[in-house]
Amino acid sequence: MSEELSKAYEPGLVEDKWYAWWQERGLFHADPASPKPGYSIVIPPPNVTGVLTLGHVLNNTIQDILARHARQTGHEVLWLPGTDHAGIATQTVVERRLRKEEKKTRHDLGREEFLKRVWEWKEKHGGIIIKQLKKLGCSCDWERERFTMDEAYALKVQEVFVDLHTKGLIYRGKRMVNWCPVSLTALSDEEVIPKPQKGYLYHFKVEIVERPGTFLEIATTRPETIMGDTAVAVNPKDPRYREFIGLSVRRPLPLDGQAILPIIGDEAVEFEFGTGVLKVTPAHDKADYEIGLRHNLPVIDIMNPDGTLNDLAGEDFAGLDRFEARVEAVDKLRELGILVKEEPHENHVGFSERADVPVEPRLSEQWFLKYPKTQEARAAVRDHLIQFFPDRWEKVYDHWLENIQDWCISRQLWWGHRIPVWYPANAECGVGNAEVISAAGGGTSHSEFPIPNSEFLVSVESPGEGWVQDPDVLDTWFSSWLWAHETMEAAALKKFYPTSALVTGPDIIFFWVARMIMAGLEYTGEVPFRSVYFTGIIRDKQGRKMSKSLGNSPDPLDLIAKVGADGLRFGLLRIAPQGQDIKFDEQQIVEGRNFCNKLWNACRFRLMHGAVDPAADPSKHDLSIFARDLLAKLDATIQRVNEGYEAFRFSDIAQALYDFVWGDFCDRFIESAKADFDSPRRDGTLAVMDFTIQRILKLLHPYTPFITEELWSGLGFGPQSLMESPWPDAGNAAPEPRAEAVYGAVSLARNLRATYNVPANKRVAWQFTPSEDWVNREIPALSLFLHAESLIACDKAPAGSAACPTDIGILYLPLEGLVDPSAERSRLQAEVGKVEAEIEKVARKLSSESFVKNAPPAVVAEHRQRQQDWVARLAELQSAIQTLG
RNA sequence: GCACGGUUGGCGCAGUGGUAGCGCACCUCACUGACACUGAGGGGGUCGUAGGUUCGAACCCUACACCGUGCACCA
Repeated sequence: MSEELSKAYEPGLVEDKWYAWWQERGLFHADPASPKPGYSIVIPPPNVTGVLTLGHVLNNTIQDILARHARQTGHEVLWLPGTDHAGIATQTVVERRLRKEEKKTRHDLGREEFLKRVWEWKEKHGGIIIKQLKKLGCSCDWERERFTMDEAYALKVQEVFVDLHTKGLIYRGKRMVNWCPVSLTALSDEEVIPKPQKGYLYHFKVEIVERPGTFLEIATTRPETIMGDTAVAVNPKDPRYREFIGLSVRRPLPLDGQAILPIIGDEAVEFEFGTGVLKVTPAHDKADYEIGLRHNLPVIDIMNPDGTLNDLAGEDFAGLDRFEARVEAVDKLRELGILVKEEPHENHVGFSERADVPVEPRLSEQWFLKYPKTQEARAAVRDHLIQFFPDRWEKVYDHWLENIQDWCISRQLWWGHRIPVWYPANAECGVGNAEVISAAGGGTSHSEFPIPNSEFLVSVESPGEGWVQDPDVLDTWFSSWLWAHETMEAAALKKFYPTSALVTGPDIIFFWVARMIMAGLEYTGEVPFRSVYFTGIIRDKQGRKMSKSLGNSPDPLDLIAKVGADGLRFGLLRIAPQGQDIKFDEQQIVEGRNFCNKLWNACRFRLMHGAVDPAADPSKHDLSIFARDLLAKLDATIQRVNEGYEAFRFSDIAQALYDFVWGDFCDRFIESAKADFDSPRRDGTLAVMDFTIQRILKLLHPYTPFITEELWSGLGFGPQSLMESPWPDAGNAAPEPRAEAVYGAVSLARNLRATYNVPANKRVAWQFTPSEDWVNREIPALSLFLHAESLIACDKAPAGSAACPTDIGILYLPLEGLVDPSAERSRLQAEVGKVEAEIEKVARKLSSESFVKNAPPAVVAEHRQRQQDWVARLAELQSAIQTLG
């Protein structure tokens, strides 16, 4: 950098340079052999083919801040980066492309060829988000970048499957699962998002076979499943219906296959809902399936995996989509004359998180996990072995674990960790569950070959000839729940595990955080992290979530191009209070840039007054009141910042630094310093400036690493990187109330100027009656602050001037010819009004007997003081009015 | 339905019992020896509603309203 800094900070010119330099010097690398205490973070692995969002920016900036702060406070830091394979998302993207470009499905290619294509896609696009994180300045240890499909990691995933199976925690079972008819795979409960849907409650009647002329009225939201009904249920305690239990009704649909259904009694039926009569469809409803089990009902599966109806639904319905079939079914009921009414009705329907379509409850053969260490995991958080920030998430976490259900871990996908289970190649592929009547004729599983219900072997290695592997893969989260420990080799584990902090969004508290805790406890015997910081969600100005379809999510790289990575980081962090959602507005990012520019120019100003002394020591100088005040504020700021890190209050830290740099350092200290350059104070003032700038750069570095490194080097604090510089200690410099008094007086005087509309560029010959001796020494600074033509001491009020009483004396603004006394009088009178109101307020309190009696003495004394001050102020104002004549 | 969070000037927020604050926006003035990505000044709020506790409430308690989130098999 040249002697002269450019007039404005230009981030584009310096960011890449410093990032490369940090990497060359190996500053991001974590050494397990280091004697320093360890500090570690594992990145929440983004989707390998994803692109950076503002959410990632927030999340990763916080991690970078923690990592850089930890390095400066003397830790050996590991920030371990990587990506995950995002099974469904990635496979869907590649399939869509295949369909578009080659008009083929994955089945056309076959498994092996298809997976080759996915890997190609990953190689081509997989690096994007990593490059973006680098642009943002993330100080990850890139030598340790991991991917959930890395060979070693994948092996671990399979070994864990085998292990949990051996322990009896993983089992295969035919159960009702959440089926996504678009992705054609089972999902876990967590991947189902209930959404309120406006629909209808359809009422239709069925005749009781044994009592012609007597009808039962049934209410349903899903008439398209009537063809799968195998019973009608009422509550045995319901006096309206209990007499019918044991009789039967005729199922109206399909027309070509009307069946006689039993009327059964089951306590699960609510009296109040609908008509109190429930149609029971065991194949297509979780609750109905349970009823079916209790009453040994047949299960008729009328749907294909893609959500269309099959032959069992009858010829009128076969081939129709489930929602078309609903319309058709209602028409049929109407034609039969048994549709009673359609009642508008809102209910919650589970949607597939990925495909955003209603999931279909579906009976299918899947692999399930009984979670390990659930009670230990609850205890770890309850007893604060793991600390949540904000702590309110503890309750959410605990509630989930308390009601935890087994986890469906198999997915009917190709992209992912294949289930390490083997079947004899010649095994008979039975239906598996004899009472299921299924049109497909095969198993109710899904993939290109039905899962045999024969013996199987669980093993990572193939048992050899004659065995075929289970076609399905594991849920992506079944691999990422090992992320905290399986990404590290033994030496790293020893040094860096358990990790120090996890930074993530509350939306994956169940998906990932809770499961990682269980996996950590199961496989390392320890919690995987000490602290979990949950960020807020970034929303747009109207409070909506950022989403691609809404087009309301700005590209972080565009923002970086506009304001620099530092501007983006600082701007975003300043408005991100702990765990609260953030309403994003680009203006706030611009403020981040402005702040960087302010800092830049303050340093530029310093350089204009000669070389910086990196070893500057303020204690060797006789300092001005302003310099002493600044040092006290610096100590207080360091204190505030340290407290912020303790409590993970990142916006507080940003705000503290913003206030100090802009307000205390630039607006006040630098302005006062301008009076010192031609005085004996010069050396002391420069020393304080150098001392303070050095600390500002250190304190700001975690938030704005690029500009601070550039200035650190440019001002001559190097040659070592700022990253390696130790964190500053907070001293306990005493505050300097005299500086505060001067600033207060300046503010009052400027106010007075403005009141008289004295233009900002007009220099004024002020007069002044200082109240104390020391004030005389500060006349040059005061004069500068006031932009005065002159500032001359006087004993009494000069004629024709406006008086401005302050804590350091009375300032007089000459008004000759400028203003008529009546304007000044009315101004003062207005001021008197305000002061009298304050006096009245205090007096009212003090005259209250109960206040004086009950309030703590210190509070009462403080009120008395306040009253005195206001009364004195009133006297000054009144005397000013008199002087005016 | 249950739980959690939010409700403070136009906007975004801080403020957990003792004189309502900050940033932006707005209005006025100014290119004074770093910075117009700037400086100076100003106006603007009965702290969601209704009760209660207290000498004193934005803050504590109780309801309610609205917004957001999570959980919940009422078809």
